[in-house]
Amino acid sequence: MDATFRAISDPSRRAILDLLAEGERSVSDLLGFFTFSQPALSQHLKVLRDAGLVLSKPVGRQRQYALNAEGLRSVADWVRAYERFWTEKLDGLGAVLDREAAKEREIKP
Amino acid sequence: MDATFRAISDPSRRAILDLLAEGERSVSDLLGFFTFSQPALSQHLKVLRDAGLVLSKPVGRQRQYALNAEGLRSVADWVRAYERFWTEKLDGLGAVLDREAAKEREIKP
DNA sequence: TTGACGTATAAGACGTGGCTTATATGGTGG
DNA sequence: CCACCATATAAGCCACGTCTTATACGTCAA
Repeated sequence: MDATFRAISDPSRRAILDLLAEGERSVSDLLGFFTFSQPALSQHLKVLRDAGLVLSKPVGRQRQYALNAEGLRSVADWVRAYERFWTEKLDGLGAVLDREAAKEREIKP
Repeated sequence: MDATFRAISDPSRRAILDLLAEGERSVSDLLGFFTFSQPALSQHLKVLRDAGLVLSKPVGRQRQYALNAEGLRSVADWVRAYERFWTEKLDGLGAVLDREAAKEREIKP
């Protein structure tokens, strides 16, 4: 989960995911959308691979990348806990909330 | 939007938001949940303030912090574009997708 | 008024992230 | 076979992020 949030913190990596949401692409294809260098792109792709957000496979001397949207469930699940605030009036800001959102008292990083 | 994604990339900051989702808290109250120093917490809170994810107000010599969940809409909106993949079979990975997700061809970081 | 409290800010240390150029490695086609 | 292509990896640089200790500043209570 941490790896996922870190992966999507970068705007270029979010853009890569957006592109792959339209369909598989090769590295050189993806490179056409950015101005940074090819190795920079490879590094971004590695972060996304390691976070489980993309899948890659060799196709000849190219490499195809595909989105693994399952990896984004943890993000959606986390942010879903905040949706209730958007449907209620914001004067509930100080209100004591549903126990579903209860967390452990001690958070150890 | 970038500031928001960067703010939530850190697990401690996500934990702060989770705590504030239950209700307003003072800085010293929040500090009780973490092992890092008070100035570290102040820095995290500043990141969250600057990203518009929390609101603060002085209450005597204390400072109350409250969640501003509106700031998380951009995250939810972004990840919502990926929900369609979870309801479909993953054999659609290579499929050409809805034009709603279309982006500009050139992405300038 | 003064000392204590609560918290923001300053400054420093150091690890990390994101970029670069260079190079290694595997695949292709003439 | 060899030159070219595509991309991953290596190594370096430097800005930034996150921590720390020290201190400044505003508020409170005796």
